Amino acid sequence: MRNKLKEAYYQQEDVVALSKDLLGKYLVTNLGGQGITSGKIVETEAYNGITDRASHAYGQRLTARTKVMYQQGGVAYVYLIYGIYHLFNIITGDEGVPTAILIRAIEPAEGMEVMLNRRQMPNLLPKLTAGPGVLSIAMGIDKSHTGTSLTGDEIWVEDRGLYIPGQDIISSPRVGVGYAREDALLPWRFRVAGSRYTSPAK
DNA sequence: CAAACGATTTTCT
DNA sequence: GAAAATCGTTTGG
Repeated sequence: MRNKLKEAYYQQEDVVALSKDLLGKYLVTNLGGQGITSGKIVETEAYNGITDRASHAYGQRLTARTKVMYQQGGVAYVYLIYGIYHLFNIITGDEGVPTAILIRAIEPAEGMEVMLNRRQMPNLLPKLTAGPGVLSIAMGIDKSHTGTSLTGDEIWVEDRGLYIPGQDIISSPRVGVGYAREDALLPWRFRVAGSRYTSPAK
């Protein structure tokens, strides 16, 4: 029995708290008739819309690309970066509040062969789903899924009763603290301690 | 209408 | 550890 997260879950206001709560949940896709693929979320990053300089919606910016971020929580936002990789985000908050959570890494759970096939890798290695760009490939997600509801039957998140205690959650600032500005000090990147599927701890 | 850039990953040195 | 790959979106003229 699937315990799919409901719309109300995504509409909480505190995107930072939500980012931490998503750790240990399972991201599931059922796309392209290739069967179910899923993985445990082990790394997330919060994007707090209008106050976050790194966010696409900083300063209430509204463009054709970012307008989906202003929808009410519970839809997918998939963005093509560097012309190569698709980044999967979860839109949160109420309508008009452009907060989002970037899923940075998962641990493969179901549909291993399908994911290996999508990534064209012969064996399971941590890098199969370690990183926002590659996990999208493994899960079969691309930018055509922007705006897809996370309460539908294509992409969703499950609660399997796994709880990650706060002491096992590592919050870190964004990369490049040395030459980044004050905005980079925001500790809004979260990962599960000890997982081999996240970026190595520093 | 044209130019620059980016929430990354891979590959080569 | 550093640099290239690559194209849609955004910004400027």
